[in-house]
Amino acid sequence: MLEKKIDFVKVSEGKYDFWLKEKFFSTHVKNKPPFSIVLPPPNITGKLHLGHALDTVLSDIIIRYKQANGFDTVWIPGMDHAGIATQTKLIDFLKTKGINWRLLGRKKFLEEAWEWKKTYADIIRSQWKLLGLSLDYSQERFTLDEDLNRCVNKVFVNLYNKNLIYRGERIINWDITLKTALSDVEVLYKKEKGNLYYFKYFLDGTKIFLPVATTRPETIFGDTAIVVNPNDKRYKKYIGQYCLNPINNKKLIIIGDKYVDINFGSGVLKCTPAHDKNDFELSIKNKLDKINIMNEDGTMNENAAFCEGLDRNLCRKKVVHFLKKNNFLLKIEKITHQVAYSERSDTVIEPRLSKQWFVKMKELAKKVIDLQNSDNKIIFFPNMFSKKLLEWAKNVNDWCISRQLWWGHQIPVYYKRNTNDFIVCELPPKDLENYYQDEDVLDTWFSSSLWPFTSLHWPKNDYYYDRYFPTSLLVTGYDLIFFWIFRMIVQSLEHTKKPPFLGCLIHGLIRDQNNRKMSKSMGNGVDPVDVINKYGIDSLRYFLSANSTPGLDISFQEQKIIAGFNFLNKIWNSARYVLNIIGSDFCEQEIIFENLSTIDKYVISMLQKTIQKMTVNNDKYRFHISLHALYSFVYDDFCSFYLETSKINRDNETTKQVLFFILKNIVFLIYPFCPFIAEELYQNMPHSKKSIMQEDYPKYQADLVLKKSVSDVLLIKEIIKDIRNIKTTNKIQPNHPVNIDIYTTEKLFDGFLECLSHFVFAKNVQVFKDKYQRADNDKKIVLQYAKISLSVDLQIDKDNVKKMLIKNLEEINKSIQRSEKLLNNKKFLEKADKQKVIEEKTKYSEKILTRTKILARINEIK
RNA sequence: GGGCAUUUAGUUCAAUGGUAGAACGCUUGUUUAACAAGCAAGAGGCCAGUGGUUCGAUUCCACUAGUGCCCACCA
Repeated sequence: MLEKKIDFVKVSEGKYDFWLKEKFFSTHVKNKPPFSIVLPPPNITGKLHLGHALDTVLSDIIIRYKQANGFDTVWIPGMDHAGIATQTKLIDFLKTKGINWRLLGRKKFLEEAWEWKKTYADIIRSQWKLLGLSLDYSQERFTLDEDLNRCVNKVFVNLYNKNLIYRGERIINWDITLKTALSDVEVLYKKEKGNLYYFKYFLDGTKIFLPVATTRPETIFGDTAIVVNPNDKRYKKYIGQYCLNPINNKKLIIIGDKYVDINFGSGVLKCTPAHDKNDFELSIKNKLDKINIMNEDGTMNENAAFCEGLDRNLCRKKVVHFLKKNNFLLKIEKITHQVAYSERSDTVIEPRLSKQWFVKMKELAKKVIDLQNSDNKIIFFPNMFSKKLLEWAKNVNDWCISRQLWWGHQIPVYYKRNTNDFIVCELPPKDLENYYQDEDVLDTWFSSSLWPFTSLHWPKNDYYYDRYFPTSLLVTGYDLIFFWIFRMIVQSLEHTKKPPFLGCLIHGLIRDQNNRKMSKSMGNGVDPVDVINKYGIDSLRYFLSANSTPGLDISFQEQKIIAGFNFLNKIWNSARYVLNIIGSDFCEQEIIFENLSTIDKYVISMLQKTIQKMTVNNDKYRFHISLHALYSFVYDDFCSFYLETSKINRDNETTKQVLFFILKNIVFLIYPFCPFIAEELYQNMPHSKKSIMQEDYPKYQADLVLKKSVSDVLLIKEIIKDIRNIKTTNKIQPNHPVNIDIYTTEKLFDGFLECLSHFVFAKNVQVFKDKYQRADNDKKIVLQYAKISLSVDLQIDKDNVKKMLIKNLEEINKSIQRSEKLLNNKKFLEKADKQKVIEEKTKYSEKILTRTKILARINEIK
């Protein structure tokens, strides 16, 4: 016997271990079509948050749904070493223990990192379990595993040999805290108020000066030229002459370049090639010197003269102070500008000239564009993200992949000692004593970008790779399109000649109830574990699937979780009732549709429509629609109506069969979304398989749908509602018995009268074949429908009856007006769908009939 | 500057080329033999604005306005 209320702790207990023990997640059947997903590997930096819960739960629903639909599914789990993120966290962690990571040394540090990985991997696995994910653990991978390292090296060598990887001295984004280069996507821009300083740069040997504007005065030591627009009337005459750098009197050539915006600032640009990307480009074009003035940690180096050793911010102050004192400062303008910050350390990025490894992206991106413009394109759900991807691919820059970190894939490049020679190879050279390996590691996204094929055993062309690659679907958030999705497609096309996945389901972010992004710094994050402890995993899963629209953000609201729990509790209790009614000796029999009563047919019809709607939308990953259909079926058709009518004759064997049939289908339909409750109910009801995981998903059966039964039953639902309404508005007890006379020439469906008496406590129901005659008492209510009239003996005040009738009349008049407008429109009759026209005409005549009856009734009442 | 999305009930969100739905909240009633985290009834929306396509537009298209996001970035 089931509990009155779901005890989700009890329900969830042991299920996951049972599924694991039965190997349901890791058994693969060759004779079924394959369906594969690789899990976006979570970072080993902490616990999983709601965002992870969202995309893993969506994936799990899909995997379970596909498996129940006859696919051989596989879902590959794994985790990401998350180079920079993990290293940052580990450094902080070591610091709390009083350990300086640099002093610890690379080897010891990496040992600590692997320990860290072990700890967090266990936490993550326990959360996967909590979420109920049907992952094939036999295939679990870690992005820094040895075999994956070999893949990374192979890819690196491939790209290098194709001349798609190069080493070069470029301006990169330098993180002074972590002392590493970053790629462009790891930089965040924040709008900030700042100063725009105007300095005087005097022309050599004159008292004429050019006003030069800068937001970063400290870079003045690195100036190697002054640039003006060659079309700028104010300054073009000075091109070719020299200015003096006010800080050190160094001669700076004045050059002309159209890059300079005449209207911005003063129209004069100081060129600092080693500390600005655009200035660097200018310096290449114009063969200018590049002076590096800063150390790796953001302090000034020997080129900064009297500022040597100062932090960049202090240097800025000192430079401004110096120039002001010596009368070189023209003015300071307050401006709002975008300042680049490191995504990881949240310190201001320093553009810095540095020798790094890069991937040439233009050529690779072209293949992505070609793919998405072909018939074999990856299908995005929703489709608009395909456009976003293309936009990105068209504007992509070279990808800086080297990081000055320890935790990651060390770059497979070996330099010959005491020379400039190096070799690029998958395995270390044999005479290693003559070589040393590049100290740097690769951007963590480099190995992530290989994930779909390396996790499926590439480059081994084995069974797994052959069968499951390309993967069927990728499920992830839109925030990862550029970091990850794009790069995966690039790498996959290059190395496997195939796309990494055939479809891509994109979801949004989970926001808090005030629609703010959830973030640690704001402290508004919600821990999925808390939600699970409070409402159970299935309530969370229901929330995540029923409230998310592909591609759009979700606002997290506890009341929605509660609503989900209530829905599941509803199913639970209906099951409790059904199981109680059918009894322990119940034996399932095949239902013969033709022999059923109208109401039985109705509920089965509605079930079929629900199955149809759910199947269509599940296939498009539109779970919110699919679950909405199930929700209204469960509440409106099953619980409120059928289950109630079934109480009329509980002992009827056919009713029991239908009740069970419906319940069973509801449990199967909800299973992919809420597997724990579904399994619990399955185990508690008559069943033939070991687990619900072995059952098939319900299939739509057109032969179980009857059109007429629907409209008949809808009528009685309407009648019930009206009578209840009258009772409520007239303050009559709901269970107050009423006498009802029915006037109709139509044949009432079987069960009609029983329904009426059950739902509205009708007594002495009499049916008259003749047309309705004036009731002998004006206080009786008469309800008018097109083919049926009801005289309901409720002894209500005459005025109230009249009021009610007038309200009805107004409603029907409105509706008639609409129909007349439509039917008087010749063009509508000509051009509209013929079925639609017939429908409209039928409705119209029914409405007219009803109106006539209501009018007559109003006239009767004096 | 370029691009994308979004605007629907008090709130959070759906759906839809043919009289707009849910949840929560609100009002009223109800302990009617599964469920009071229940049941029943009800109030509440000219679907942002203006045009266009259409027999018909909340839905498709264009423009405008508000909101949000992404990319680029000016020294």
